[in-house]
Amino acid sequence: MADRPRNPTIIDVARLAGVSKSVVSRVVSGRGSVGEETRRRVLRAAEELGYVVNAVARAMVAHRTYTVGAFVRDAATPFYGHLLTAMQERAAFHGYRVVTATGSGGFEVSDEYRALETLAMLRVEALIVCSGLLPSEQILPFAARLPTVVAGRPETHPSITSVYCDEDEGGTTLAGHLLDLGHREVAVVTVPASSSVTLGPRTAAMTRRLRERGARVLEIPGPHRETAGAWATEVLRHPEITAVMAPSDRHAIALMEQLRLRDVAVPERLSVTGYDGIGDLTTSLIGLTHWRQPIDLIGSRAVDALVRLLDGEQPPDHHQVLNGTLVVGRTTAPPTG
Amino acid sequence: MADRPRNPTIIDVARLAGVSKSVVSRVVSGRGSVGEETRRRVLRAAEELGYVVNAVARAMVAHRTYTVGAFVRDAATPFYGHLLTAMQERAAFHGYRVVTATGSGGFEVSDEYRALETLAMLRVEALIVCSGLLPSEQILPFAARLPTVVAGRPETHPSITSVYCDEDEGGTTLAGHLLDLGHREVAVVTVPASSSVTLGPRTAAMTRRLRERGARVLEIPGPHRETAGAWATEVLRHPEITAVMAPSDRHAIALMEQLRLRDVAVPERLSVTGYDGIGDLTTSLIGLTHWRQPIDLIGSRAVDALVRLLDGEQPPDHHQVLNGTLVVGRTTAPPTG
DNA sequence: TTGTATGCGTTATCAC
DNA sequence: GTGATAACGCATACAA
Repeated sequence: MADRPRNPTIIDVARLAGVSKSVVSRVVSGRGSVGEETRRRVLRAAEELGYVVNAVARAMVAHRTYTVGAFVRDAATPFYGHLLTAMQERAAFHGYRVVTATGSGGFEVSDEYRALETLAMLRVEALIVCSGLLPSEQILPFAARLPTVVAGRPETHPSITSVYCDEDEGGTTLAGHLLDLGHREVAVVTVPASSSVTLGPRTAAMTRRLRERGARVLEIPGPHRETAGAWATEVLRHPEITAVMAPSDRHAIALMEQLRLRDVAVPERLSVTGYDGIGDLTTSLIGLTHWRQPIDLIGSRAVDALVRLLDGEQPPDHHQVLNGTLVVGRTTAPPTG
Repeated sequence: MADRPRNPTIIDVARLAGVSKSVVSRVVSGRGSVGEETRRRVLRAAEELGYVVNAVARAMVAHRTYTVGAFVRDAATPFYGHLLTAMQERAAFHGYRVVTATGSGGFEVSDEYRALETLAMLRVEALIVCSGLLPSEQILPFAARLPTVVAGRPETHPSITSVYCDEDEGGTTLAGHLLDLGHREVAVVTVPASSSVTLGPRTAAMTRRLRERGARVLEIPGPHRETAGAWATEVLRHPEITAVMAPSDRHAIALMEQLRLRDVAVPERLSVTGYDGIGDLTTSLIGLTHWRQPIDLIGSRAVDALVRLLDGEQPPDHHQVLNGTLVVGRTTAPPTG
């Protein structure tokens, strides 16, 4: 940092106002009593100097920062962006600030771990972790020192509080929807549990339920949306398949883009399902059939749980499992032919 | 905060390692020389205690936080979400952390001002402001004390550095596209300059260019996407109109959803244009014709400019105006009939 | 009501 | 190479 004029401190203000720094401290922090006349003088002096409380110094002695750290996977992902907004809002309601750290957009676990360290260094009072990538074991050391809530992903470790939408129910319900429509040959774009604790379980649930009810399932490994072209090719190599289930709305859209390039009609030739129901992709223009997660509720419940943790209460609902909704659009229909 | 075990300090580590706290400080901060054997002992003690550097205390004496503050309007908006990610990434490259504050999602200027104060209190070393709402005058007092860059919106105030995509060029080019297609009766969903310094100017540019080249323009005031139904109704009351220009992709989508409800064919009956080209709405499934802003470039350039400011250089390119791109999709076509 | 003194955890500047 | 000690800006217990 270039040498720039030092920020004014309470001492500067005190000098200008002709009082001791204690008085200034009381005025700006609002605790303790100060004479009305004195208070006015102090405020005027502060105004004149452009004084801003130094939260760093304050935190140092108060042992409090009134700040919670949110770690989100990637703000550019609608799911996390919305979650962040929901949490921010609720935290403000409780009188806490939120500082956010994100990974570098890459897929490195080590990146994410470093981001958590950053938050710990800043001495946030609590942590909200929102990432389908970071394994529980990496979170544990932080959870041991800091009240920690995991939001938006299944997390059942006994020493971590969590709020999430049941992935099992979502995958199962969506599969049921296709089965009810009459589909018996279905492709599922699957994600290994190791690469995402959200996408993995939900696609596993889809596959499981389909098979339970007697459908044949073609599993297509598809962690990355960039390979959507290959999924489309693979599905079309199996003409008996009448529906494709994607691990997320974005995956579904990527697939549908590829199907469109190949002149495959949705839902006439192939039904397609998504998952999440967050943000712009829910537009009725596309009408994607999907499972909708109650993202705002996840965010606010997570913050509420965190605040209770901060207050020293052990929330009774240690792992909150929220209900999602099946949204039936125009990308699913009974199989034809 | 409930009383929980105090975090270990260098003093605790020093005691356990049987050295003075100075040594520990040198080891964990990596400055100054320490005997190899001693270093090992210290690291082991730190490990055992789960010691984490207290950045608050460090910042206090170092007068540095290596942290820049980003204020974004609302992380749930794809434009800001992407910008945030881009900035985060570039800042990490330069060795800075980013702490993010957002407004409460509402449309209150005072909220946004408070968020900026929060960042200032945290003693961030610099500020990146990303909001089409906050007026320059509100930013000025912060810019006077802190290196400040405004990103993603036109800002020409001489004492503020900025990086943005020319709104004028975007609006003008999009209008030109419609004119070239032969449209002469066009509706523009306008936003007053007072409510957004991005949406306002771009819709003004659209209107201006259309009229310059002899088209008739119907201006429909439409700051909020929720009123899209009214826009559609208004446009359809004027059967001579063959195209509608929206202030953003999301506005365009909202409009098209309403048009779809009314069985109005796009682009056959009405051409529609968007603006931004960020995130999920760029999907080829919709094929929206729009102006694309180079969001990643805006983010990284903004951080670069900020770093130069922090290094005490006055960047020669004080206001960087970046080029966008016209993306022609399937929602615009020559007028029929 | 107001002022004084002490400590928060760290780094930096000295001696040793 | 190592260890005391003085800041940093603020809050607070206590004395005036």
